[in-house]
Amino acid sequence: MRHANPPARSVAKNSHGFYRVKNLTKSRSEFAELLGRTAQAFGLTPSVGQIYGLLYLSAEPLSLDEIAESLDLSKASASIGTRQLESLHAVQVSSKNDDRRDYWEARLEPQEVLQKMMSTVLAPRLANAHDRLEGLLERMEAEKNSGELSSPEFTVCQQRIQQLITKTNQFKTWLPLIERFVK
Amino acid sequence: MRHANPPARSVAKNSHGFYRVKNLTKSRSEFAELLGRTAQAFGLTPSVGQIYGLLYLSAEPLSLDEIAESLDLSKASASIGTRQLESLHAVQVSSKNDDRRDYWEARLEPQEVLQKMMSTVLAPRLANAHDRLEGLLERMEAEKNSGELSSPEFTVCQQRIQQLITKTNQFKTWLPLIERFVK
DNA sequence: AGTTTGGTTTAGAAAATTCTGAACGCAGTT
DNA sequence: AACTGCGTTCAGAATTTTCTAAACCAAACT
Repeated sequence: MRHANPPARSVAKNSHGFYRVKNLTKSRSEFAELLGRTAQAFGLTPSVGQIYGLLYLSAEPLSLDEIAESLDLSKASASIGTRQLESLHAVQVSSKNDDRRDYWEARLEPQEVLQKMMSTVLAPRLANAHDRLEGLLERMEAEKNSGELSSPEFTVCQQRIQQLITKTNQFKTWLPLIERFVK
Repeated sequence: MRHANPPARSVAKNSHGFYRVKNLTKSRSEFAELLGRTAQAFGLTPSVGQIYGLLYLSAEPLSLDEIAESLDLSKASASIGTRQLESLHAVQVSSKNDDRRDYWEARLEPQEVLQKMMSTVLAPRLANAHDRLEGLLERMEAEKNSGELSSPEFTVCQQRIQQLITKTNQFKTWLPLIERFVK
């Protein structure tokens, strides 16, 4: 764990030598950390998950500075994290009158976040994998012809890669169904 | 990239100063690397994916040394990797007469590997998350009573965590269905 | 025009992860 | 009983990932 789990309303010294108050209760920061680890399981960074966790349990939209301070993150991380969450449709930004700051709040439907991730992350990867497999198949044929790859070995490779391509195609057709399921 | 992508049938100097031949064609080691990155997306290490990729395109079962040499991995990594793949039912081990070595081969049904991962990795995590959320809810109530958390804020937190618990429960019931889908 | 305030970018620091060499244990062999 | 060959373990090295500080840009205000 990079940041020690701070006690509720703890006071900590930041890198400028000033003391500051983080007004998160223990259980709220625990929740943020839980989401941090969950995010990692989805290939996101912990801080992104923590930010979503913080906003998810916040009654009011929060500014970038509030996010950074509450989670003991740099403003840079908070900025990058919120933008990434925005691109995943997991949070939205708004503004108040006479206040130039951005205020962030969580979208409360995690299913839609998941769905968005499926279509924006998983689907393109699948397509990419498919293309690479096709390309591989061609180059393998060339290797067979040049004698680098023996004919029986080529047969095995070809067959198995072909099977894999078929499977990814199947999965591609199932994806929208699964998305609907999750929703 | 940790290991430079070796040209087919290249000769490389290993750490003992000996020269050795890696008899993987370029496209086969590319396939292994592709699976290495795919494995990472599933929370496994690259080497585990590479090993599976190597075995998946191998006509014959391979020994630990052959795996290590082909992928330019240490024997230690090969050992750990194969055992992990075995626990995921992704590979199986066999032995030959008059040969004490283990020989490894891929199971050719990636769907079953996925299914296994769902039940052995995803399901327990879900259960764990569920328990932690329940615990959190209790501790939050305590925080409300001690005045650390204001009553309106508690209401928001309670409501949203409860929603999340409901969602994870739903997902738990869908999981077997999705598993069947993938299969 | 200069200053302040808020968000973004980026080089490199810090931390976490992954891999390796060397040592070990165990079987079968000499 | 020493030796050899194989798989495993584990401390710490190498690498990758994640985060931060500092510089920067842009808009609003003086």
